Formats: sequence, C-alpha cells, structure tokens
Amino acid sequence: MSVTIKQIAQRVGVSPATVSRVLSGRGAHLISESTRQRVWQAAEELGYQPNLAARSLVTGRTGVVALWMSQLYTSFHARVVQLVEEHLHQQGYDTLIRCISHLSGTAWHGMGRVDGILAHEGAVHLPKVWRTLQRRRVPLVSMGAYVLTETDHVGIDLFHGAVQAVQHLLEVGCRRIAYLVNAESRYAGDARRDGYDHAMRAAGLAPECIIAPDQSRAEASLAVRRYVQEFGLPHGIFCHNDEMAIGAYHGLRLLGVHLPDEVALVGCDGIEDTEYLDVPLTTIRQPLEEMCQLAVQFLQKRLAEPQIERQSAWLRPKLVVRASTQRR
Amino acid sequence: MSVTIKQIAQRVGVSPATVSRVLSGRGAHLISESTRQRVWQAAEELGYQPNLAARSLVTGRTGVVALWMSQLYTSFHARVVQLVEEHLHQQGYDTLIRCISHLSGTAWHGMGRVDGILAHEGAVHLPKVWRTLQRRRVPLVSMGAYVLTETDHVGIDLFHGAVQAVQHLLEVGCRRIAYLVNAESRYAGDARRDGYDHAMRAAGLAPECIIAPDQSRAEASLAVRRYVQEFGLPHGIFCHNDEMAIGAYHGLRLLGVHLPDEVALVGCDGIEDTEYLDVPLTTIRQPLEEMCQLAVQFLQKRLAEPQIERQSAWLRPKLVVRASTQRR
DNA sequence: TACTGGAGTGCAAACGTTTGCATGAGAGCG
DNA sequence: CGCTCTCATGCAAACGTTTGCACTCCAGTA
Repeated sequence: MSVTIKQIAQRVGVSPATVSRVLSGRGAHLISESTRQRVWQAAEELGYQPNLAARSLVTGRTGVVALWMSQLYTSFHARVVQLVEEHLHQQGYDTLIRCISHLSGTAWHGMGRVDGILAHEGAVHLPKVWRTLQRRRVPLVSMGAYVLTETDHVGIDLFHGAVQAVQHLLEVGCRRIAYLVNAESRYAGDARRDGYDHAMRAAGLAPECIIAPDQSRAEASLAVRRYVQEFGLPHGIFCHNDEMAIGAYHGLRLLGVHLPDEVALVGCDGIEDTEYLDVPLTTIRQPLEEMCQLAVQFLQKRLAEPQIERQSAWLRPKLVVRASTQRR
Repeated sequence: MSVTIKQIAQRVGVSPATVSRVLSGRGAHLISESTRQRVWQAAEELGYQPNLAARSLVTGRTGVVALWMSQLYTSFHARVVQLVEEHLHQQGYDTLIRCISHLSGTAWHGMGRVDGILAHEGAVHLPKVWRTLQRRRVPLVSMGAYVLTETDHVGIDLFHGAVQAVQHLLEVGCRRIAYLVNAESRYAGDARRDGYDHAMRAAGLAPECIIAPDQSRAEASLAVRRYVQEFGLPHGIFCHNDEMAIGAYHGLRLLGVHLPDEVALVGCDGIEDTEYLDVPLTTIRQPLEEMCQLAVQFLQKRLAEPQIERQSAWLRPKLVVRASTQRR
C-alpha cells in the first residue's frame, strides 16, 4: 500500500540499508553525496513517509512524550498544555495528552507508546501509579506546585507564595485573614496552606479557613457567602487559586461587599481572567513558561543520559498587586 | 530487557501464537479455558506489557487519534481538549495533541503515528495541508464553527447564532449595532460576520465593524475605546467571541460606560468567564459536548467502515441571555 | 471400521525498519 | 607490485507481534 524503503532502493538501484541511512539521518554522513541526492529525490517523488512503528520497533524510541494533567478545566491548564506542547514540538517530540480526572482505571495501556512522561500537579501521586512507573523505569518529570520529589521535578514554591500573599495582606492593614480552599486540597500536604499558617502564626494571628466542597467558582462563591453570614466579614481572603478567587469575588459582590475597602482579596496562579474583572485581583503568579521549559529540558537530559542523578528545581512565584488589595 | 510473548510461551509451555491469541484478545475464543488462564497468570507474574510498536507494525493500527487545535490559549479550547480526550479515552484511544498556532513548518512527521485526525476550527484549512491529508487518505473529522465540508464534519451554525444575537439586540431596542472582530477573521468566510450582516440588512440597518488586530482581550479593549471616541457609542455590540467580549467590557468600563443601559453587549462561545463579571454577559453558547461526542463517533465509524459516504452534522448554538442585555 | 468435522494448537511468514559486520574498489605509499 | 587504509555500500539478522494455513486429536456418525 504505502511506500517503503525497498521501493526507493529498487528505483535508485541501491540497497535498503543505504536508503535507511540516508533518510533516517543516522548514517547519512557515510553515504556519498550523489547517492544521497538520488535517494532524497526518489523519496520525494514517491511521497515516502517512514513507517514509525517499524522504526520504533528497532530503535526502541517513539518520539512521543506523554503529558499527564490532573485536570483540564481552566485556562490555567490550557496554558500548561500549550507551553509544554510548544517546547516538545521544538525538540521534535509529539505530545500525548492524558487527563487523570476522569480515569476509568489506574492501568494505562499506552505507556509503551511514549519515551517519557511529564506529570503536572497530582497526576502521578497515587502510590499504585507511582510504583508501576518505578517498576517500568519510565523517565518521568513531575512539575507544578504539588510535586513528586522522588523523581526529576520542577516545583513551584507556593509555600513562599502564600507567605508573600499573607504578608502583603498584613501590610495593607488586614488582621483577620481567611484562607479559602476546597475540601480535597485542604489536607494533601498543601504548601499554600502551610505557608498561610506559617505566616499567620509568625504574625501572632489565628488562621481561619473557608472550605468549599470543590474548586469550582460556583461553590467558592457559595462558601464565602455562607461563611460571611455566619462569622462576619474578614479583613482579607487568600484563595487557593484564581478560579476560587473569582468565585469569592462573585459571592462578595452578591453580598454587596465592596472591594478592596471592605475586604481585600488575593488569588493564586496568575490566569488572565482575574485581570479583567471590574476590580482586578491581586494574585500570586506561577512562572509557567519557565516551569514548562525546564521540565522539557530535564526530560530530554534524562532521555539522553538515563543514569544521571536526580534533577530538581524550585521556582518562585511572584506577587502581582492589583486593585483588589489597594486601598485608598 | 522487557518481557515478550516468547518468554510467556516458554513458561506456559505453548507457542507464541497461542499467547498472542490470548493476550491480544483477537483469537481468545479459539483457545481452551485452561490454557487461557495459564497464559494470563504467566503474563501477570512476569509483568508483561505488549510492545505496541510491534503490534502496530503488523496490524496497521495505532490506537492513537490526533487532535489538531487551531489555538490553545483560552478555557474554551481547554474544554474542547478535555471533552475530546474524554470521549476518545472511553473508546480506547489515546489522544495526541498538536497545536497549529506555533508550527515551524506544514510538514508533519507524525501522521503515521495516528489512526485518524480530529481537527478543530481552521487547523486543517491550509490547502497544502489538506492536499497532503487527501493524498495519504488519513481519516479526518473537521469540527467547530469553521469547518471543512469536503470531509466528515461537525459544524456549529454560527450564522444562525449571529442572527439570534442581532435579533435579540434589536428586541431590546438597539438600532446601531456594531460587530467587534479581529482583523484575520474578518474575511475568512466567517459565518458570524455573514449572519450579522444578513440580520442587519433584513432589519434595514447598516452594518458597522470594530476591528481589532487580534483576538486578545487587550486589543479588543483598546479597539472599542478608540472606536467609541471616534464614532460615538453604538446601542449594542456583538462580539466575535467571548474573549473579545470581555475585552470590550473592560474597554467600556474604562470609558465609564454603563452596561447594559448605555450599551448592550453580546459575546459568543459560552465560556464560564463571562458569567462571573460584575455584569454577566449575554452570549451564544456552542454545544461543545455534543460536538465533541459526535466528532469522535464519526471518526470511529469512518475507521470501522472506510468506504461509507461523507458524514455531516450541523449543531445549533443557543442564545443565553444575561444581564449585559437586560435593560430595566 | 472409515469418514467427517470441529476444537485447540503450532509453524512460519510476514510487517518495515535499523545496524553490526563484511566486502570491494580505489588511493596512497614504500 | 603488494600492502594498508579509507570510503561507500550490501547482507542479513534482528526488533516483537499477528495471522493464514496446516496439523493432530477426539468425538460423533453412517
């Protein structure tokens, strides 16, 4: 059906081996200039496309990297996908995407399809999954705020991010500062939570939590309204992420609360949406460009030299001050 | 290095053919119950994982589908990716993602890696790309508002969407209604534009355009401000998409214009962000769930029976009325 | 008893590459 | 002329599956 190197070989009058050496690039320097040209031309004319399965079978490489995402709901995640895909593409890899949030089982058939895995956030933390990966020795880079330190990883230091957020709120005069978080993230060794607690205690203040059942805007909005009705208005709210911050913003608006004079609000992650609200939100921006680039770089290094020791980087997020914390 | 069917065959005391029949599932019914069990057990014990390259080589199938996205910036695109990945996963396929916006060249090496392609929006319209696909006879489903009708496709009828938007604006009393669009989309046979023009002329009104250099919020905001300063305030604005609508909202707010009393605003696509603004935006919601599901279904059908005739569906978007067009 | 048929299994040939090793032809040198 | 060395190429064995065909039993039937 499709064109093979044999057909090209026949047409040019050389052996398949020669054609392979020219077209795969691996042995092109061994072949004479004139033969090389004739092979390229024949390949062009016949519309040759290499059979990648056959190539993989013998080389053991696929040229594909899997990107495991813990979720894929928001523009934040879209941005990660975009950046990773872009960098992988530049390095000649294709990107296989796999979203963990709606998995039927833990077993993944397609591991043999990829040369390595980039895992964002918790995608890879399930002990069962992690053990499987270890057993099969799949090159893996974990990245994001919630990272697996047993393997190569690029972390975002959101402990520090949370500390910055709280300190900023203290500076603009807040004393009662609440932390808005979803029920799940509350316990999972969450660095934001730890940073918040740490900064509050350092300031001699009592931490308090507003807990929403999930990370959706709607639930965040609801949770904030309930909380305010029961416990009164805090001076400031630090939110687990920007999505929840937008929910909080929404909830406060429904209550007729004025930002930033009555409540100061800080989000986390740095998505574009918080910038376009009537009162743009102060946030902690994650350096996603750097993270994605570094993660791809780590993986590539690992693929080239499997035996090198563990690669690790921690990136600092940056406080971006906007109207939601700027009091007159 | 890794476990093969030969090793399993040896351990169980049968031929590789038998093992293959059991584990691939393709010939399992031919094999006796007891042998089948022994093979499964041995495979389990040895931690067998099939070599997918070898399998692909002989079957000609890969179990991977490519998703071509025209862009990947917004939550709208994230949602498409998520839905497609979910449906493909359910059908046993892995998803290879490829974003067209930052391509180095038109040639794609990895076509042989996939069984078929799902292309969202303009991803596949370049004549060169389209011809290549035709030549290679890659199963292809085009989907979105801007669709390739020469192949299987699931379209969103945004001509009708735009008509609904304009009619709605007319109903709430607008006469001067402008269309906010980016420079590129302006000419590309854009259905929104055509629908807008059609509805305006049907109402005996003159179309007018606000043109931004690109689809970004920032440029949309700027374009609207410039336009208003030069030509005065229209009664209503229909925006090419929600991102631009948010930009317009932002621009109008900077001008101190009040929504919806001074200007009524309608977006397009139906992303979540427009719902959480201080004045939630009326929009035209695309039925993405249905689109993605249908697209996957079409592709599957095509893969099962390559010779069937062209599959086509057109879905109607839905007007979602919110505060930005509800005058008191 | 001889024949038919089906159930269970094995043999061996693909599938399209890559690559270690061998080969042959010249060229350069003494 | 004979030797060595390099350059360009070919040979053939992998890589791990799947699958058409053939074979062997054994039970059922005439």
